[in-house]
Amino acid sequence: MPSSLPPLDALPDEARQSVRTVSLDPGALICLEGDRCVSLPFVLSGEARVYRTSASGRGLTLYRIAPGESCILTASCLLSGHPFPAFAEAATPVEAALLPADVFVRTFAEVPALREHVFGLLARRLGAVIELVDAVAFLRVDERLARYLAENADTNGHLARTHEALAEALGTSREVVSRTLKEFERRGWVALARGSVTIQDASGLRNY
Amino acid sequence: MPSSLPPLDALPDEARQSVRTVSLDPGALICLEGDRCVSLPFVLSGEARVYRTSASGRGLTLYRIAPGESCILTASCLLSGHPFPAFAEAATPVEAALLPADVFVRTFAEVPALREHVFGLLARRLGAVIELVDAVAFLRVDERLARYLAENADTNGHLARTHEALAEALGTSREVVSRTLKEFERRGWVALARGSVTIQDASGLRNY
DNA sequence: GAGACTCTGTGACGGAGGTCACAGACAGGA
DNA sequence: TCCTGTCTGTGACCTCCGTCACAGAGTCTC
Repeated sequence: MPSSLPPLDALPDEARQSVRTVSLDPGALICLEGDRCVSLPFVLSGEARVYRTSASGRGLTLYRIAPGESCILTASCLLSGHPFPAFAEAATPVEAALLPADVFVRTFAEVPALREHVFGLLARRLGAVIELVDAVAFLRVDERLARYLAENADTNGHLARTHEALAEALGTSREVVSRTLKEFERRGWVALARGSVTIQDASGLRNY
Repeated sequence: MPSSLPPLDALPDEARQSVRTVSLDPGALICLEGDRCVSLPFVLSGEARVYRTSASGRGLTLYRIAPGESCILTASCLLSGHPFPAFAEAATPVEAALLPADVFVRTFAEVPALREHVFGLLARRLGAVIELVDAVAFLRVDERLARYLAENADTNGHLARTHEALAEALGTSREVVSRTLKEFERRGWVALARGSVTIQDASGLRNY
């Protein structure tokens, strides 16, 4: 049980014994819309993506799950009995610890560290999703793309994503992303290459 | 202290003493964006509305707070220390019980009923806001308006709202609501009057 | 190098809906 | 009754962006 996560370490021994770890390849589906969740995943390494899809097949990322975090929608479903309202997939290779649903529900009330972990994450996600509503409702695609690049690039300004992947993140189409990025390139804000974007002028992008 | 709400009743006496009640007129602002919250409100009667606004002044309702519920964003802010990320106002005359911030933070860890109240509400709001993201991202305004009318009309199919108020709820403009309602009226789905909409053909509206 | 994919670039087109500018209907005082 | 403010209806216009249809460039494998 290589849990090594504070909320899991705080579990009583018997509960810790029930934790299993899994490895997922990029693109592997973790949860489908309508699923009954059977365990609460804690991401140990890699990153997972939770998204919705439209009737016409477009996707929109709700949030990403980083190492140390767990899927709060799953926790919410387990405690409320509702089915999972979105899709979750591995965005990179993912290692995750799985806490069985019944053990989670039983220990949730008893273990303060677990409760606080779930509660804190839930509050943060709510805030993030509210920001997302705001952006989708009030900002143009180019503004949202500029913001997305600025927030998701690494320290060198580099971001390894295809236009298709960026479109899925923003809930728009690939062509719109291609056009917009080309415009950003013309303005000298980014450099484009196959499968990646590199920010050249972060302030231009941010002040947009 | 006419609390009469389970989570408040469960508080230790000393904490219950600190609860005060307030009456608010419709339109009264409860929280502003960026506010530091000083107390956690529990709605006793009436309804409050939590919304965001765009740079151009359009509004978008995130959710409504019914009697027995409290403002979960406030709870989240109190526990995390973040400023309030939206606006809240009384949609009708509102009576609310106010639990001072310091008392809430202190008793939150100790009182299971309070914790469960907040947790359950937080989980439900997250689900509701995710549905909202989905609707804003993937549905047309007419579809969202049809859904809104069906979900918010009373048992007689009556809904007392101006077009302006409906536009604020959906995050669109008054003209668009007027045009769309007129089209619904032409199809025999609703009857329009100054300040109200009455559903005539609920199934037509729902199957849209 | 040939072929097969994947990824990107771009023009054309159309629909949804936001904005502006009014006009007229309704309601509540004074 | 008149006046004023609020609410609704509507046409014109324009922007954003989703979709379709390709073309061409990169990359990988055999």
